Amino acid sequence: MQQLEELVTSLRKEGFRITPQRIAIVEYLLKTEEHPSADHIHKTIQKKYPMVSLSTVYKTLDLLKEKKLVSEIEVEGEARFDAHTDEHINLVCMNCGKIEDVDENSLKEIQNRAAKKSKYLIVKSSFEMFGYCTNCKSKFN
Amino acid sequence: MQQLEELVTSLRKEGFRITPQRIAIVEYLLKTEEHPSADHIHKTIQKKYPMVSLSTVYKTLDLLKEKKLVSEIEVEGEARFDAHTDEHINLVCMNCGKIEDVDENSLKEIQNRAAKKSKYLIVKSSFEMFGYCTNCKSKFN
DNA sequence: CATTTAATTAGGAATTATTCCTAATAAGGA
DNA sequence: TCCTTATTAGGAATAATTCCTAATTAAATG
Ligand SMILES: [Mn+2]
Ligand SMILES: [Mn+2]
Ligand SMILES: [Zn+2]
Ligand SMILES: [Zn+2]
Repeated sequence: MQQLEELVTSLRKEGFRITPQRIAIVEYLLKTEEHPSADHIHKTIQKKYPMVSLSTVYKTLDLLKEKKLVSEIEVEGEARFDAHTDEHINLVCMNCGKIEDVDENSLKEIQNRAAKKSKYLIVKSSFEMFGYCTNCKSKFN
Repeated sequence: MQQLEELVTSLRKEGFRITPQRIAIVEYLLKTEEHPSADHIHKTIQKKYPMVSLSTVYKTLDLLKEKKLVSEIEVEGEARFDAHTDEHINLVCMNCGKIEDVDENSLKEIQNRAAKKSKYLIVKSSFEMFGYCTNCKSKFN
């Protein structure tokens, strides 16, 4: 996800209104690496902007997904959002829920092979690995 | 997932009871390739065994997951179940929901690299690609 | 700056997949 | 056949997400 300024400009150019709610959400997503849930985004930005509703968070996330500015992954029945939209692997800690990124440049190739083999038209992909992070793994062996 | 007979034997040996409900669910999962949801499993086996409740389907699926006889993937807020438990890629059609398997032997390597790079202890992984199947893709281009 | 209007928001209700609860049932051992 | 206890049915509870609508407000216009 790009810088806030360019992003605001490009949204405005497309006819979208720039509201404090949208700025707060985008600003937060730009700087965090924690792959927050909608609820977590809501709670976090409420500290600074108390007048943001959860349904606005959801609607803004829909917009950002459509503009391909964030990607969504589903973890244990909950959507988590990621401003890192390049193809990468998300490592999910099954204990604390922490998510870490790992870039992997062979994903594109695999995607091409799968498309060729299956004849599907592939649009996006989602690769998650589940396990225990460095903090948690000592408790599980 | 193995054959029904061995599976029943091994479950019984572990002290689990063999009920008609469990047999119906396992039998169905063994022969289908459609990655059904809990609800779909329920509706399907009800035709043959009308006295199976949805909560039993859920509980049986929990058991089978724990025994690693089925794996679970989440697609659009719904869990889908797969008796193919080797590492593979699931191709999900975003129009009709069909899911197809693609085996990919480089996944193990990638998993090892990710584990090494991140120091996570990796337990399982889930690789989905989303797009349009051969039936649906003509409608989307 | 004041006015206009259509996009956006807040907040609660509705929806839906899943989990939880508990009395009734039945698998399997004796 | 009887007994014990795991399992089931079925409905209630839960929780994430979507839907609905009146009120608000961004930003275009003059
Ligand atoms: Mn990520
Ligand atoms: Mn599969
Ligand atoms: Zn952790
Ligand atoms: Zn399709």
